Amino acid sequence: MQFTMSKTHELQPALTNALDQVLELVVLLGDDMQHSLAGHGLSLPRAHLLWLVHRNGPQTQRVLADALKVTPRNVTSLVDGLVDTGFVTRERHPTDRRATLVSLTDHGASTLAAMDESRKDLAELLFGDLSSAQLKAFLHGLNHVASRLREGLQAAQPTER
Amino acid sequence: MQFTMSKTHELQPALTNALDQVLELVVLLGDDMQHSLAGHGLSLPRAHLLWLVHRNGPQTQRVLADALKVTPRNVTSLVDGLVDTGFVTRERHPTDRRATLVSLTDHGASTLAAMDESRKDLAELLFGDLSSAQLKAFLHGLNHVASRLREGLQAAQPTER
DNA sequence: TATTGTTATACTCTATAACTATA
DNA sequence: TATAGTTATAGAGTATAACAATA
Repeated sequence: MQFTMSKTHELQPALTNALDQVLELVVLLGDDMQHSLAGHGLSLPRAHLLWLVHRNGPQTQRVLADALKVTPRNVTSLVDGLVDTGFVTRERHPTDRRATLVSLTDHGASTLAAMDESRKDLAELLFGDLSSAQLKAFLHGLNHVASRLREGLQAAQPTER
Repeated sequence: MQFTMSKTHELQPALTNALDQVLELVVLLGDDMQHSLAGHGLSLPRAHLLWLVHRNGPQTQRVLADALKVTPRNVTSLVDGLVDTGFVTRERHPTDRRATLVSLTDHGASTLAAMDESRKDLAELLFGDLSSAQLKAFLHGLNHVASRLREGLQAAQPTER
């Protein structure tokens, strides 16, 4: 039987190495997304907004600002860009004349459909030839890490509102 | 015995769901890094440059531009900001009078040391209570995904130079 | 001639503050 | 009085193009 030592110190190099590998994946995925979106004429912030309109239907800029956690002024700029490039339109709100509803154009909808196909292809490429058991083990680790991270962020940013 | 169906279609929802979980982790880690860096008065681009100087020692802006894959003009801006906030200095190149060497200040070095400690703490938080087998399985999946992603990016960006 | 880093200019994303129109 | 979205202004990060000093 071997004597015990605090795992904290003993295995630290393996843990920081694991973190480095996760961070490398973050960089790779970021590059991939940016490259893929650029092919559609979109940036990450604009795609994020577009995706919200896709998921939740026509909605006001105020709602989008809250969901994106940016200022209303920022949403004005993003929507301006998406209108100029033909992805969305501003429509009158049926009851509130202060508000505008951001809606998808046909081009916006078809772009999102194409992006959804790309997402499926990417998932197939990344996970397609992992065995069911391997995938399950990977997702277990992933969920563990994500949970811990959420706790850490929550602790750092006390009681948001 | 059940009849077989193409895994591609049968398990697609599980795969895209896995991708979504990875993407969520990317977002969480990005938020965590940005928050942590802000506490030191740094942004992601500036921290990246700082880390290169930490790892490779004093180096020219040209070398930094290549490593960061941004334009030399951009490096001028980043270094300006890091000089103003006291993380680095511009020194004369010993033999090439066109070039400047970017070097860490004491403040820059001590900040990097603190960030390194934070990185260890984060690794401990994220992976510390995974069993050795769980960690191994997670890293296996991670490496698999990263490899596939590198292949995909390489295919998308043909023969860089 | 080629290279290093800069000035000049511009675009995107982000923020705050003040303002208009409406609720 | 409060809310939705805008104009006005500013700063960081990114890019190209033209230029100065040096190799």
